[in-house]
Amino acid sequence: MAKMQKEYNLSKNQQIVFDIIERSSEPVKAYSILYNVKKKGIKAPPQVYRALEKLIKLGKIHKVESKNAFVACKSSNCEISKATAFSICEICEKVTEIANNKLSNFLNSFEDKSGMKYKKYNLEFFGLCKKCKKT
Amino acid sequence: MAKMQKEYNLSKNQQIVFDIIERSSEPVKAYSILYNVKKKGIKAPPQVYRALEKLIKLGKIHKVESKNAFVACKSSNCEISKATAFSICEICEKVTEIANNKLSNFLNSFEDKSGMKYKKYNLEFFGLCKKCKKT
DNA sequence: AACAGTATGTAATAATATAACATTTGAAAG
DNA sequence: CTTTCAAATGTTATATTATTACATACTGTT
Ligand SMILES: [Zn+2]
Ligand SMILES: [Zn+2]
Ligand SMILES: [Zn+2]
Ligand SMILES: [Zn+2]
Repeated sequence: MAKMQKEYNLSKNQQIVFDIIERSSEPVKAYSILYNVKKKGIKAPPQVYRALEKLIKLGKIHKVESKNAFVACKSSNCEISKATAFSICEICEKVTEIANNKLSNFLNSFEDKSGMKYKKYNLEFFGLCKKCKKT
Repeated sequence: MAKMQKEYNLSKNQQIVFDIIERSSEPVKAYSILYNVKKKGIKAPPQVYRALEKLIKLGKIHKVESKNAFVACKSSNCEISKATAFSICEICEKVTEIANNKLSNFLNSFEDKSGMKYKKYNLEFFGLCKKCKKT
């Protein structure tokens, strides 16, 4: 019920785009989304990019900057914090959102030398996932 | 002397591209570089992108992913670690590389739940710089 | 000289993203 | 119910970022 409520305010295009991303097991690229929603009547890049922009604002998806691709948020408190962290495998390219309090607490309270604090961050970790480490 | 040595092995195009980036007070975009080196005989995107790729590998520059732009490395140990952190002002867009041992130690030793460790990361912090906070 | 590895030059094209403008929709207020 | 305003949509064109592919040249080493 809580879940349904969250999605009530998604518009038609936003919902279509979100569904694609949420169902994917890997980050989805904008033009891959576009290709996949042609049958649903979305024909042009701006329609996709506008939906993406709104979904990011709502915290329902994130952009993985190093890949120019989009993933659904799994942790559900990113909406407020705008703070994201990802684990990216350098071989199989698997991307996982990291939800780790120690990490987020550390980064949210981080102050640089000048005393500057940050309300928002994006962190991308690169390494080898379990599977790829074995081989 | 140490500094000169480091730059000995840059090729002609690599040095030209590096100079542009190093002299800039802000992140430089690939096509801005291209425009600025036309007079020096570099005419086509691949020449710039190849130089950028090599300079990144050497740790002499970094890509600021959220901006698709490039900055010269200030901290000189990134070559080994491939670990970068930036502070980005959301108003004036000023970008600064963060060199902070507490931060880098924390991230270099970070382990996620699965026990996965990472040899490489990119972190981008967003906030307001001193100047912009005042106004 | 022969070789291997790195770098360069060049043309074409792919992939990612935005600008600009007209139109429609949907909820809220009167 | 209709006026109104913000959000969302549709559409065309274009801007920006990045790579492929292939030919050539330079570098240091055997
Ligand atoms: Zn999230
Ligand atoms: Zn993997
Ligand atoms: Zn650096
Ligand atoms: Zn600023």
